[in-house]
Amino acid sequence: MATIYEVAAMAGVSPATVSRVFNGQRVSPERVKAVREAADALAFTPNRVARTLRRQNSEVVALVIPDIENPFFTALARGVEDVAQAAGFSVVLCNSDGDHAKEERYLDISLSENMAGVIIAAADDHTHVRRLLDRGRPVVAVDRGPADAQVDTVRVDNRGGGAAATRELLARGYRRIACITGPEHVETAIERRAGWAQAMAGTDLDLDAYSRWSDFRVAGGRAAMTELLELPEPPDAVFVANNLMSVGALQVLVEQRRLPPEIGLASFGDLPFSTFAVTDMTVVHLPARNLGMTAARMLLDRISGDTEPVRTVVLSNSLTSP
Amino acid sequence: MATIYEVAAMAGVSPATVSRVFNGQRVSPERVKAVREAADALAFTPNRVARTLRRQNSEVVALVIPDIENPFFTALARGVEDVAQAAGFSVVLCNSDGDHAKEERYLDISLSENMAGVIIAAADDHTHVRRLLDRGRPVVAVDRGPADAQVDTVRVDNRGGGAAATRELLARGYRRIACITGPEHVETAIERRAGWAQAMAGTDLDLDAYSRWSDFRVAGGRAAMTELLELPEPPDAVFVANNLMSVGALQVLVEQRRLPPEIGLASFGDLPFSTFAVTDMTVVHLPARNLGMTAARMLLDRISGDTEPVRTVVLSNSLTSP
DNA sequence: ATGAAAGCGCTAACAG
DNA sequence: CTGTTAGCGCTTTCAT
Repeated sequence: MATIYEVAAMAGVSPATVSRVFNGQRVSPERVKAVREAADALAFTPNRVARTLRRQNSEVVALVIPDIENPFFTALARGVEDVAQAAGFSVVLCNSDGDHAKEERYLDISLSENMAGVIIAAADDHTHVRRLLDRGRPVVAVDRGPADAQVDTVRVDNRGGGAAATRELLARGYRRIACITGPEHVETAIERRAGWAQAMAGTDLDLDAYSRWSDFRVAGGRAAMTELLELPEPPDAVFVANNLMSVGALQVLVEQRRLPPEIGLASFGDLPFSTFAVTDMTVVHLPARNLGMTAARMLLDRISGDTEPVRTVVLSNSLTSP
Repeated sequence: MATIYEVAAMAGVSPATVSRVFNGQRVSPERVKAVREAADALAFTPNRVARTLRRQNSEVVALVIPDIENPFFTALARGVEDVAQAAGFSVVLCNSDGDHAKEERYLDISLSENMAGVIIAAADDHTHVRRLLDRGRPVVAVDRGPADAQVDTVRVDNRGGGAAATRELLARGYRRIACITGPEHVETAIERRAGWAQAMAGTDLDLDAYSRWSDFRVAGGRAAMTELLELPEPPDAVFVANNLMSVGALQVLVEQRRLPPEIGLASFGDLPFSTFAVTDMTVVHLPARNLGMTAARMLLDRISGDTEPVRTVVLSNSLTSP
């Protein structure tokens, strides 16, 4: 790996001039030419590690997500990537797997690698981003906000969406509407369930008996759906709080030949890669990619010195129903 | 951000001792204690940038994939991650989007960030990994091998799988078996198609008329399937060379109400997140996660100094059929 | 516009 | 076992 010293020697200039050429500062045309030629000849690539050490910040942002195998998060990641790339930033994607320890490890790394900022969909509401903020590293929470801190946030209306989907099931005549939601300490799981509970408040359904905390994954959706169908008085419909659990729930309904509309189904989030359109299904569509793009823009603003007060952006989600 | 100098001052030792404590070298118990206490008090985190600059290599590996929204690659990524994490390495995931320029940019970054190594599913067979290898950075190709270089590779038997799936369709009585494959310069697309062609060689089908080069994505599968069904003599079956295009093809078959077995379907790769099991479908199952784990192990071996000759590992894939 | 020189924070000889 | 010291490669004053 050639260094700026070698390039400088070959071009007959000082290292500082080489640095200036590569950073777009004023250098006389003939020297620029000499430097570029020498750099090409030596296949010189600036060493980003040295640059980062010197400048105290890199042009890399971290995106921490809880489940890289969930298409919702990969679409969100695409949104982040597209915006960041266009601004000359690279994105490193970190999969926390919903695990606190892994998440913390990645946050540590983002600090000790001097990354420019972090976009995080927190593993749960115990996530601490204070350490980053205190050291002046911009952080944007996306999809879910960590409870602990005042931090820029981009999310959808979870409670409203959950309530709307549930009301739609009610309007279609279902009465014993169950709820399958995510982990107990995840904001989206709590809020979406709260929306369901709010919509069901007028009825006499035993909310605890007809709701399940699960894991936002296919297997969890399967298990919860199976359990609910085994109740003495099974639900006649179910509100499922994310895309993957809806896949699991639907698998069970297919296997038991109790497809919608026999059992009503409302999903918070689109079914990924669906082939057979489930006609009698209510869906809250989420702007996954747009969440990512918006979060990235906010982060880039902060990185370039924006010091406005903390803000929360709530993107709207649309509902479709048969 | 505290530095080792501040920790050293507070603990009453030299910076070297602090470094030694954090790198597990021999230091007397009392000094270890003093250093740890000072470090805690100052919330000291070692600066990885400085460490990397000094050591000339980091404990980060890059994983470059062509489509982060394809569940096959995210499963592969999980495999890489699990193995790498266990060995104390972090993985940064880079999405090349099948785009040469982006891919090259990430490879440059991996070099200039002094990353320990790279695992790459190449955008296409023009990808150059020589530059990395020449500079002593280990590289492992996964899923697809760049044509240019002698490089460790982990893949499946694409041609064999394609041939087996096609033969299975033949055995089930289909005759005009079409093929939908990926981009023309991608090894997996070429080889899977070659397997199909090999199996069809004994028949009198016009192979060019009944095959389509596409893009390994849902939309491409849809378009190709639609086109094929509009032929004067439409195929009675189709071999689809990846999971996402199979989703697209199946969507078209569902919409046109010509589901298997009316039109035979064989897919190279499982349908992601399927709810309705397509009963009359032939599937070549791929060990996505295992590909990632194997590639990661090979890379870690190389990083720790393994200098054996270049090797290729071919993982087996299994076929299921009604 | 250009060069000299001082670090960014850490690690690895080398001495002791 | 411990401290001193010289860089890793780059950027950025400060002079010129």
